Amino acid sequence: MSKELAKTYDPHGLEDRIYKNWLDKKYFHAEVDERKKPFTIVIPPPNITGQLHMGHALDNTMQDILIRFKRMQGYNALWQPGTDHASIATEVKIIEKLKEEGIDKADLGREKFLERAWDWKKEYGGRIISQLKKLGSSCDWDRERFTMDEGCSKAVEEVFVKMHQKGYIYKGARIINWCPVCNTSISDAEVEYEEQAGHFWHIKYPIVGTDDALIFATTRPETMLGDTAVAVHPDDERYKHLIGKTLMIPIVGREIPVVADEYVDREFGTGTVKITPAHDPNDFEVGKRHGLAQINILNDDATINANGGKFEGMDRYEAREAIVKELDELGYLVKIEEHVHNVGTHDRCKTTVEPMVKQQWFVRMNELIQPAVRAVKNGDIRLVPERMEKTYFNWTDNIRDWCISRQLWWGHRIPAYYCDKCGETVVSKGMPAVCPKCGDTHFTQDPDTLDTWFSSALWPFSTLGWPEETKELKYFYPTDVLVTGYDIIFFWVIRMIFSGYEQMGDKPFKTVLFHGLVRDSLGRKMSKSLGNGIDPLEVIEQYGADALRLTLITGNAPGNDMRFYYERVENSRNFANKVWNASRFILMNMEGKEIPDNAADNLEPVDQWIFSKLNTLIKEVTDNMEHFELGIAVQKVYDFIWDEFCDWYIEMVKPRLYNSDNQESQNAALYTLKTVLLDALRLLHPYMPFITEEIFTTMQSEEESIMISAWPVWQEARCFAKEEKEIEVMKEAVRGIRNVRAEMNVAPSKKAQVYVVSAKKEVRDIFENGKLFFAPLAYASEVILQTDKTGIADDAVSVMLSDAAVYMPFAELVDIAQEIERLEKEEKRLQGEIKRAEGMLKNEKFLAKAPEAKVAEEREKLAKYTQMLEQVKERIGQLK
RNA sequence: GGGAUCUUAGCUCAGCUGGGAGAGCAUCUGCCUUACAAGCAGAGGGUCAUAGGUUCGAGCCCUAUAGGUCCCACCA
Repeated sequence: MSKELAKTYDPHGLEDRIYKNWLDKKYFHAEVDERKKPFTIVIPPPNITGQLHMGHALDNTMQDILIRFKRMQGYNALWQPGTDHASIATEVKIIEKLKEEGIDKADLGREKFLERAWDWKKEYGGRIISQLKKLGSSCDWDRERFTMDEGCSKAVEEVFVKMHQKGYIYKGARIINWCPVCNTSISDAEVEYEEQAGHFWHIKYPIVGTDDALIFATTRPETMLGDTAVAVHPDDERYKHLIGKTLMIPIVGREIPVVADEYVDREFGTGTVKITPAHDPNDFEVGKRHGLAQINILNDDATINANGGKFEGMDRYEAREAIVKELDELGYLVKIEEHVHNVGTHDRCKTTVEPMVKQQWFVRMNELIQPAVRAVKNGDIRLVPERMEKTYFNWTDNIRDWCISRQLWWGHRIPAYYCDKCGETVVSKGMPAVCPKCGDTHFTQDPDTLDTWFSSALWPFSTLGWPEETKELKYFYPTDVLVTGYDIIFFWVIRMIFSGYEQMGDKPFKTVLFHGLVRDSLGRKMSKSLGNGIDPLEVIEQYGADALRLTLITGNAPGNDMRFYYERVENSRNFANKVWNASRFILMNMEGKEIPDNAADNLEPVDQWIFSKLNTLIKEVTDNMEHFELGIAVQKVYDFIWDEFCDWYIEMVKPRLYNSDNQESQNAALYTLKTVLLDALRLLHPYMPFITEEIFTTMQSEEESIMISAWPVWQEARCFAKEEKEIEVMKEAVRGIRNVRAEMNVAPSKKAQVYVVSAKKEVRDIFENGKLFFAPLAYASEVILQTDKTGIADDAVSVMLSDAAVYMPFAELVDIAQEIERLEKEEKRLQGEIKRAEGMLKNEKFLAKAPEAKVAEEREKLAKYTQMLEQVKERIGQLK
């Protein structure tokens, strides 16, 4: 068997080759299997317009880690993939493209437009999928879905009709947010508030029948065209006498009443508020309470309509200027103040949204949201990190009805039909046959489509076949974990939860694992306009997907933002190289050798030590991963492989590998190297799937892939507490010796005799047993074990351990004064340690209240340091 | 206005349920030691924002303060 790894680690080619093999072998595919426990994750469907960015890379790496981990643990792991049609985003893209060709959307017509959209989807919709594959994502691609495919569309229709029947969906004229650029209504969640410097215009309206006027302040004077009242607080002594009086709107000439409403804040501004029910959500409510008329003054493109009289046709900002100018000229403008206020903008296009009263479809939320609130409260659904619950409840406690209709073409068309004859509204699956009211048979479907999030809310069950009662649905639902960014908790997470309870009668997932944003190295959001985005595909190209994945997971806690540094990717790549070379070393040494079955029977203390370490690692890493502490888990694997395994164990067994005289010892070493490495690779595999697979398959032929091999488990047989402790003593000695030599500038080439002095036989035995590796690590020309200091040169340099001392006669090199100084430093340190331990142990409360183990630990330390101090003191005395 | 969160080594961040402060990068000193210079060995560097409190014991829990970041609300 002469399998080999390439001389240097190079992810190029390797990753694509391995991924293709996984696909060919169908490892990602999951079928319903009642004998196995399912573990399911549904992917947050990326937009078909999207390109893979760092957020995707992080999100999908986390999902892949969890799914690979569970798959190896023996679960029937399904990672359900798919894409989202992204109504506005896609529609905007297509309009842009049409524009380039000189085509106007309206001229093209709905059907032709949709044809173009589907063409576009065919051409670009798969791009993000192939990018996810580059990352190593082990999604079940045979089950790939799309929010507008037949099944998902059917689910949308089903839900709409059902919820309409139950009264959860209704149509009504309500105040909504209108984007004049995208030409559609949007939901509250899509409005982003932005602080802007504006003005506070103080304006007066004459009181009819008097020479007086009422002064108020506004940030949007143009809306006076739609004013139907001015409100004051009912208890405001300043204005009480005016309640019920009539005002005259200058320029417009309309008479409006002064109404009393508690909504008015007496402390703010003038304590009076102009009321424009058609263009302000609060005014809308006031208007309803007082039966005020709603006068819509805006066209869909935010120009003034016919209700604006002579201002008709002007843009909203033009009209503002014109009106202010005219008010000023007529003497109705009292003053202008500078005023900073928040302006609602559309999150996609950043246009200032315009509140308008329009006929739209809504989802009534009050009742629907209740099961979603309970689920998180009683722990049926867990949010990780827990603090996300605050954000969650903040939204559910202040829930408002959800505007779901959009004046767009790309999306699920609303299944509402209007009778051509009598106008009756019929909501049904498919075009109705007869009008229930007038019996006519001709209908026109509502032109609007649904909010993109309406279909994504159904994603956890629509992808599994709902509304059909598929076996997948029964088996894989509810799913286990949802991994997503905290930024879409309102858009998506909450809506999936209430949809799951409403449609399925059960939660859509058990846990939501949130991650933060990936920022640039200066902590800024990566964005197109800043041009500071780092393309994950470029990073993969340069360093490999494994390095990128490790970088994104290391040193990051759930829900926290992180900064992206190339230095960190380099470090990850270096780690990959380390793993690669260690494996190459082991393979080289295994070359042409068969490890006999009984090799495990002849383990030496060092072998037992590393097995014991590995055992602990397995337990801890598994535990961390079960608790979604991915960053902590991988850090432990990293430390184990680099520090313990490479820097210590491999160095300690080298002499055995190079010495063929003792076959038994060599075989035990080879067995340990291979077994520990393979287990460590398994633990690392979810994080770095490609390199671990390459090494795994090269190293042994019994199993065909690491991704379907079993996750390591803690074993009683691998517990070697005694040996673990013993080897740590030797490491202590080696570290001490290296330290002293470095401090004294002893050249590495200069070997010295190393005396290990201990009165205890078992200590001498450890060193005797480990002489073979201890000597080279300690730069020893010879290791001499003694019970006392007989025959050791007086000026030998010493390292004090507990129960042992190490002496190195350097002859001409040693400066006695310097050596005394060094020992005195050590003496001081030990005295400090002893003082600390004694302090604790003298404290009766500590003895009474601290756990026994802790007290015992401190006693042990005290004994150890006391002994070391004695040796150091004695040595100083001797040298002096 | 409400809420969340952060403040730990020069930089970026870990530190899981309270029990002697860690990593990567950077800096300094030795090493091309037959897996790896993308490496090895060693070193320096922290009043864990500040002030109180709880506790035998606090980076971790509680309170207050200061500064930063974010979310929600929106007073016209």
